[in-house]
Formats: sequence, structure tokens, C-alpha cells
Amino acid sequence: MTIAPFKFELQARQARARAGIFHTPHGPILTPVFAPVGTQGTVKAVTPAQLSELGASLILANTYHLYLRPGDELVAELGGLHAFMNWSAPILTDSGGFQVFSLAENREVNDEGVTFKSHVDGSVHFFTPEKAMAIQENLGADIIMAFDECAQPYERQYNESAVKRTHSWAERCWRAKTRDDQALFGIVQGGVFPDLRTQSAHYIAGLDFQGNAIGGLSVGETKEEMHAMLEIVDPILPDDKPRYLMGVGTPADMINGVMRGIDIFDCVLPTRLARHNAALTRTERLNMANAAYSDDPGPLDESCECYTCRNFSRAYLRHLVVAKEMLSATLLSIHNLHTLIQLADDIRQAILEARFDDFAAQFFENPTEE
RNA sequence: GUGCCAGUAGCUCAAUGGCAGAGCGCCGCACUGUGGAUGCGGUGGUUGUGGGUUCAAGUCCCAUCUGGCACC
Repeated sequence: MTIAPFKFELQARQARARAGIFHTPHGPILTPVFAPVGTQGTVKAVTPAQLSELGASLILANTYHLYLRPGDELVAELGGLHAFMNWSAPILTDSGGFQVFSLAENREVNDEGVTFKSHVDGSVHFFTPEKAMAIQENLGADIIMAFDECAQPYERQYNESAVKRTHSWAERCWRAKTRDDQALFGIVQGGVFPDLRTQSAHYIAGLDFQGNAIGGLSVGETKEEMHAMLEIVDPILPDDKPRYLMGVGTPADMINGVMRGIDIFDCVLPTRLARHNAALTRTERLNMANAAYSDDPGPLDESCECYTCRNFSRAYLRHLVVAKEMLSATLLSIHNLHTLIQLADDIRQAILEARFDDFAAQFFENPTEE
């Protein structure tokens, strides 16, 4: 594995918070960054052109979903994921580990890999670390993820064997990787248990990935538990590699994450909530189905400069939501993504200008949804 | 005009003479490496109207109103 096109350049730091640039073959990622999720090769309800306008610099896609449909080999034949979905900026593919455990049925795990039934058609499949690498190489994202075992996302069991398996799989991913134009990130697991997280962070750090991720958080544990795990893991992971907190989160989660050394975030929340009628601001959620907005002529958020807030009233958005018009998902997705992307950018500027402490303090002064 | 059928929640409909309910809607909540999904909670009634029988009537009887159908 060579490291050729990838370089993480740290530009500024304040306490544990960092601002940097991660260079990839499809351009730089300015961190901290929020990555919209486009599981099936599309950020739902939003066009690539709209994503660009939002300032998205990195988006996610998913190995499990694209392998099942339309198939990674087809994507490769059609020129890879960037060409297929017409997105020329960086892409990260998740390995499918999480989905195998959260979506697939009848899974059976052993040290070799995972057998599972497709949630699409019930067909049976077998994933191994090597297979997850091969699929991700066919897809061709800039950042690819190690295949991990996310220990029963909704349980809180002390699962040391799952952590050890994740380590062995991480090493197999590292060995199986063949392309040098993709960065491979390892994933720290260990649930809410300090000793497992410590052990996992040391192991993953030792494999010298081009970036490191923290998985298995924000799956039902408390905020205190999540923060504690980040504080344990952070000093162990190499300082000169980007750190990615998988699946997180809300505006407050992002600030809390940056305070604990995180550089990259992704979350389905802004786009999922948009499809479920909610608008996100930095401090609250507005349920746009609420009758209270039926005659409200103002924008979603007075201080927001997104396309939706510049052009549409709350009353109109509420009408679209109640009438179940598709445009409601698009306009709310644009707003919600803007909220998080802009927040990441503001955090970055604050770090670069050495005022992130004040920024965070000011944020938490106001009541938030937490 | 005569006969038959039907009137129960905003809508479509349940309910042996025995606590008037469901689905949808409406109001609200949840959603964190995405199933445009789903789950949860709440609001909701002079049973068309007026009498009567009965311990007890949405239910049985009488009258009446409205709608539908059939026949003159």
C-alpha cells in the first residue's frame, strides 16, 4: 500500500480541535468537514449540482447497497462511481460492515466473514474483508473503509470477540488493498467500554492507515458515554492522520466531536429528517408539518443563506409537506445540509482564527436540543 | 304520491337490546456509517330529529326530516 496522492496537512489547532486539508485524487477536503450521505450513489432528493452549490466537498456512498444494486462490477464498467453518479469531488464508501449488521437478515458471523440475506431480495451473500475491498476498488471512491463488525448496534454488550475480529479484518483489508489512488481508513470499535476502546485504538493506530475512524457510536448510548469514548481514543490515534467519527451527527455532536479531535463527520440526519418533514437549525428542529407554520410568511431560519431560506416561506414549505410534494424533501434537504456544511465551515474558520473556544462556548450557552 | 333501502367521529364504515369502536384524516413526538420507511402518543360523538317501549335503545315501535333506488 502506497500513500502517494494522499496528504493530511494540519493548518491550525486549538486544544484538541484541528483545521486541516486532506488531499485526494478528486480534490482537497477542508476539515473539519460534514459529509452528506448518498448511500445508493445519490444524496436523496438532491442533485450533484445542488450539492456543489451547497459547498459539499465529500459525500458518502455505501458498499453494501451498491454491491446489491446495481452491482459494483457494473459501476466499474461504467467508469466508476464518480462517473456513474456524476460527482467529481471526493467520495467515501462505507465498507458495508454496519449495514450487514443493521439491515441484512439471518446473518451469521465467523472469523472468515459474514453470511447474510439481502434486504432487497432475500438472496444470500458472503462478505469478507477481501470482498469488501474488492467491491470498494470497483466502486473507486477516494476514501474506503475497513470491513468491521459493529457489535450489535442496539445492544450494550461487552463484546471483546467482535473487537478482535474487527482488528483481524482491518489487517486483512490493509493487505488486500491493491489500488494506491484510494485511501483506506481503519475503524476503532469497542462499544462504550474504555478498555475495549483503548485496546482497539492502539491496534488500529498500529496498522498505519491513511485515516482512522471511530465506529459504533451514536447508536443509543448517552452523550456522556460517546464523549468519554472520544476522549479515550483521540490521544491514541495518530495526530497526523484525519479522524472520522462515523454516523454523527447533530450540530451539537459536531462541535463536541471537534472539541475531541474529530475532523470528518457524516450523518443521514439532515437528509432523513428532511424527508420526514423536519428542518434543522443549529439549535433546534422544526417540524414543518406543524399547523403553526400554515400561514407563516417568514423563512425557515432568518440567519440562513441557503437557496430554500432565500426563496421560500415556512407557509409554502408546510404546504408542500402536507401535500406530500417531492419538492419538500429537496428544499428541506438543501436547508438541512446547508446548516451542517456551513457549521463545519464556521468551525473551521474559528479554529483557523484561534477563536474556536469562544465559538463553542457561545454555542452551548444557548439552549440546544440536547 | 306509494314502496324499499340508508342516515353512527372530518371521511369510509363496525357494534346479539348490555361500557359507541376501527381505518384513514386531523394534532403532536421520535429518527445519528439512510428501507422517501417506520414507530409512538393525542384529538375526535346530543348515533339525522322528536316521542315511546324497556332495568337498559345506535339496535325495537310511532312520527318526522334528508339522501338513494324502484314503481305510478
